[in-house]
Amino acid sequence: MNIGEAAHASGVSARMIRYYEKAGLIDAPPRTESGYRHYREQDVHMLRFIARGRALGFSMEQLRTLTDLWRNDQRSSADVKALAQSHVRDLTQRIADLQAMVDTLSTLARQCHGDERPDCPILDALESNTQSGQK
Amino acid sequence: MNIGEAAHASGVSARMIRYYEKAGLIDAPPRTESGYRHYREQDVHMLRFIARGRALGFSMEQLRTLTDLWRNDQRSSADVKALAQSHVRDLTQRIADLQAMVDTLSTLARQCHGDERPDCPILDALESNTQSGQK
DNA sequence: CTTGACCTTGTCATGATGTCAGGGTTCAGC
DNA sequence: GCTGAACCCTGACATCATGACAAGGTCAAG
Repeated sequence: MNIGEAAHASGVSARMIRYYEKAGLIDAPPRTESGYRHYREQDVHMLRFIARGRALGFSMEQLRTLTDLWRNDQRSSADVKALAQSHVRDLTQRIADLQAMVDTLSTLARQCHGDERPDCPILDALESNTQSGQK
Repeated sequence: MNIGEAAHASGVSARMIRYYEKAGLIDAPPRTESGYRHYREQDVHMLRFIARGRALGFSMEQLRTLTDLWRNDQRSSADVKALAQSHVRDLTQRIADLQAMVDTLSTLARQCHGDERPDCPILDALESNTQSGQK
């Protein structure tokens, strides 16, 4: 199977398959005489694994660890669980940061009359307010 | 006031002040004979405005619009409000995406016994599950 | 044998920021 | 007046994951 077919079958673009290979996330596949990469079903399986991990917001660094665990029959599920829980904590923090922005902005927008007049509490807050700087 | 002092007074790094200048977010300040940038209080004010906007998650593109509105005495507050509300919608969508990841991962982690055994529903889901792919 | 679809590598771009390098400037203390 | 420290200048490279593009080789169907 060439890279285009593997891309189609896995949902990972050919561009990203090559990138994952260079990044050491997947093994370099054998090549034909003319240099074409050759993939097996098993490789497509791995690519789908990676795609699902990315869809769950894992970084490539985390995916590197996850794929290692996946391949390792001696892994302990505790390691996988710890990684997932750590990721959940990261995501939760990011959500809290974003939510704080939403709260601040929503409050300000509610106070803005939103007509043709120029005065606006949103701009006023950006101009002088010193709170509300989370992140 | 040199760039270092302006950076300190505004909380924006000298590096980013130059970047904002090149990006057209702020005007290029006058220079001394030897090429040093010279800033006034008013410029620091603008930099703080930008810093607060960034802390609220506005992109530089959005900041460009916001600073234009800020400087424009003929603005209508409706324009500012619309931008803020649009940004709130973006943030809310990102929160929903992240929350969906958290939900999926939390559920999987809860099902994982997390001990020294290798079998793990988290890896199983990444391997074969076809749902849970938001983003 | 031609054509079109595919493959190869490489580069540029994104967005916002840090860091480093190599070189000029300014000022304070001696 | 000289020296060193602290500042300033520009430019380049790195981040993270991805898309887009370019120039050239390969393959298969007609």
